[in-house]
Amino acid sequence: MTATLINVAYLIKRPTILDVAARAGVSKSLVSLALNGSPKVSQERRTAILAAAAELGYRGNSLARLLVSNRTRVCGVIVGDFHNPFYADILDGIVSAATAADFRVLAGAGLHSQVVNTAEWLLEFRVEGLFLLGVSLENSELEALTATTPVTVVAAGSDALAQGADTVTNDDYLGARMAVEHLASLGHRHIAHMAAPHTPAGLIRQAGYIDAMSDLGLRKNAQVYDAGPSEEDGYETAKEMIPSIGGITALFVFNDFAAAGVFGAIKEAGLSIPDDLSIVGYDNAHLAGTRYMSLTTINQPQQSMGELAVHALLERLDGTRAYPKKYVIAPDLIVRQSTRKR
Amino acid sequence: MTATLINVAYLIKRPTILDVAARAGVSKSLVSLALNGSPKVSQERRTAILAAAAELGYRGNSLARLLVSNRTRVCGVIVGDFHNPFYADILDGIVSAATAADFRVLAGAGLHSQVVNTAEWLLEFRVEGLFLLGVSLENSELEALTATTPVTVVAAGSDALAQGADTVTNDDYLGARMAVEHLASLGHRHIAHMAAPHTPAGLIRQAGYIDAMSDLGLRKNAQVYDAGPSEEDGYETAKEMIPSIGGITALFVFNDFAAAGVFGAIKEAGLSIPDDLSIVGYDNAHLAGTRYMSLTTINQPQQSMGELAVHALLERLDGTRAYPKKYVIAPDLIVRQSTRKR
DNA sequence: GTGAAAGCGCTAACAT
DNA sequence: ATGTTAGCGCTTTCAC
Repeated sequence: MTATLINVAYLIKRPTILDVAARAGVSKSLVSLALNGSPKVSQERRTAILAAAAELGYRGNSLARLLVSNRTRVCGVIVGDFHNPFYADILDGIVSAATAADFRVLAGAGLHSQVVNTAEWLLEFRVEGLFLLGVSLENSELEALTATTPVTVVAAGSDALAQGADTVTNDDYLGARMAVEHLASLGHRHIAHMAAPHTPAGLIRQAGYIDAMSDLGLRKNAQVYDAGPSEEDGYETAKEMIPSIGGITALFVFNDFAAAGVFGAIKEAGLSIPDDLSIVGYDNAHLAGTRYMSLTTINQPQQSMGELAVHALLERLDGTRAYPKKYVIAPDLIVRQSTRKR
Repeated sequence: MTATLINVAYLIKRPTILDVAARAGVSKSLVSLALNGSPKVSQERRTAILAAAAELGYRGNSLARLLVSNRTRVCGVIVGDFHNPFYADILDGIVSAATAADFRVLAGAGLHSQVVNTAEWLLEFRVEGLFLLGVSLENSELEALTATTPVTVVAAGSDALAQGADTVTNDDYLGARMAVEHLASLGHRHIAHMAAPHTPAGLIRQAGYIDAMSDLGLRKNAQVYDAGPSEEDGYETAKEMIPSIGGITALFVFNDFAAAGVFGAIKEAGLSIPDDLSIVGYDNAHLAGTRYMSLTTINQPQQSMGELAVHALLERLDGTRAYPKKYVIAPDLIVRQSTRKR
């Protein structure tokens, strides 16, 4: 019997503000006022209204409310790859900053291929701004979005600016230089780079590597191995690299996933990190922090990036800034056990 | 100038169905019909209306639409820890199954402590059902939710059933048995267990371990180390365990994170996996699959769990089932390099 | 085929 | 302090 009741509850129309009004014996406006905590409701009525609402299990209808108020105080997020905790960290920053600004965060979860679709859908809920995390859109697609809503592209989209979106990225060039300089400071002269030349960030990090080597007078020792961003990429490329180890004493890898692949190949070859090869990664992924890998890496301050993204949105919303702006944030070096003096 | 225009666009009221009607020189009802593809609109008018809508950059207002139709075809998800890719995999399953059923998925991202709050907020958007991933609520809190909405608790909440929620979990008992049986089949007799006795799943897995050992006639060799679910837990406990290695030849660890901690401790001790100790984890976390760890583990079929969760919701929604139901799904063993014959 | 009109549940003037 | 009223943007009868 209980179960039947429960089931029926899903079908029965939910109580509305009118039902509450009737039960409390007042008008619906008063209910609205009371529910929104207006001071001009008598204590007596307020109590009665709140009681009635509770008895009825009344729950406000955002849809209706937002329809009239026309401000939602909701921002939408689309995460390109929510399997990657990296974006979760950024989302954390967004959520806390948004909450502080009295905004709610709605994440649209759609099929991977349907970013635009999901974005459009989110916009139909009248989110006041959109955050794209690690999502790269076609220029025309992005332009269509920015035409009607403030969009902030985080951790991706090097040329999003031209399409009217704000961007928040870490300084890949600087980060790469920091990695190289760290290795050089440990006495390494033969520092190679495992690159991801097919990604925008990969090209910038590679440029940082080259320039750092030049500035250190090590340009002639520079050596770039083309790989990619995945563990598989790192593993395969590292296997080819094995014979050169010894000549090469240190390696700066495009990111931590690829570095994990290098760890695997090195282990298989019976060599040791950092005894035979010092390694620096990038991104400070979760696995980099485990004691087993303990990978020295370049950390992107994701929390700050998320907060900055919210900041950018608020500027747009309150009219402080009308032009798209590029926010770049400095990364930092995290030294662990994968690098040592030579 | 362009920038100014763009900025203004955020402030100007969005075009409504009425604007489209005016521009196309028809009534708003006709616009609605045309937009929804009704067959009883003349070809001529339809074209005009669609053109007008395009020119105006018209975008429907879900809020208004849903307000009248009173069905949203949206389900809400709350992820306890979206940093854990484990839940992302489940979310994948939910998204694809929901999409197939013509449902959209909205993830409420709130502060960690505000699960109930976020849930309530999602409900104000009239989501038709709620998925809680890895979230454990107080009984009373959960009960309040299930009273008005179908709720499916995934990968958590052993006693959620009693509060009226559907549950989808993997069979922890079976998984633990599989782990032990795998080790026994490799010839191990002294198999220890590193447990997480403060978690519901931990207790079940421990029970599975004990029973499996008994059934194999190895009960006297059973040894349980109390740890916890984190890498830190695994590391600390493993350090205490080191002297016993040799006597113990195999270890079944509560989950992969803790197992990663064990890897770290073993490495520090100068020992080797699997030469000195065979290890089986649980959950098939991302790091378990890296070549560097290559951890044999018990995989929870997250994709299926997500799909099952959607299935459960649909049953509730279409009235097929009125009682809460417990769905349990069998895990599977993934053999990698961390276990070997002895 | 097409338009007029009545709400969906709520907020926000405006009255009282 | 409380009630009345007019919409918010849309769908959906119901006439024409």
